[in-house]
Amino acid sequence: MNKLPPSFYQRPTLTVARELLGKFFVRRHKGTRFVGRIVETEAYRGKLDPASHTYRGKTKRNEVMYWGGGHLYVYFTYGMHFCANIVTGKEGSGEAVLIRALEPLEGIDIMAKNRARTRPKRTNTTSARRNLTNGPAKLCEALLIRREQNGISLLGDEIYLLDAPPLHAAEVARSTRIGIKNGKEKRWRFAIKGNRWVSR
DNA sequence: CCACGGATTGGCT
DNA sequence: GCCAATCCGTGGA
Repeated sequence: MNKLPPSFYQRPTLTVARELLGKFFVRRHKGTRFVGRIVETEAYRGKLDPASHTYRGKTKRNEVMYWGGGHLYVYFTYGMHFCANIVTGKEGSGEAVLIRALEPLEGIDIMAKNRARTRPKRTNTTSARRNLTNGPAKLCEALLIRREQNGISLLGDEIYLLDAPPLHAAEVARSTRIGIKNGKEKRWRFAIKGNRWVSR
């Protein structure tokens, strides 16, 4: 399997959000390789999207969203959580896709350790795996994604995505986004239908 | 099962 | 000063 190329990311954000489903998210940290299959995403579309961090233009916080497709945008919220986004589109467009949930595949025991608050006694059961990466801040905690990873290139070796066969249209569920105040009506959330690791 | 509220920092109005 | 692209524990049905 190959790393996704810049041409994958540098396309319209809704297209990328939908096509990211099923791809493999890889995070390497000190000899551990974490792998998860992307099962839920949300598109944030810049100045035409009142829910987007870039709706009101460039700031120090959101500048990575303007760097163009193929970067990682990590933001801090609620005073304690990090969330990870895949920057999309051309340089200057200010768009990104939030990774909302992963199906954990590799590095599961360490993910469980990183998610110390839950502390499941067993990590090799599906029920124990379930709360590791089924939310945007949970997956960042499990995969050790924080401020330092903001702005890194997805063409490098620290965090990257591996290609996978495209899903059939019938396997994809489309709905409104979660947890936002503005732009609620826009159906810019994508998930793999019936997948157990989707946040809800 | 569902609804609700507290946690806790930093960005921006 | 207000409040957020969230999570978790609690309490009741």
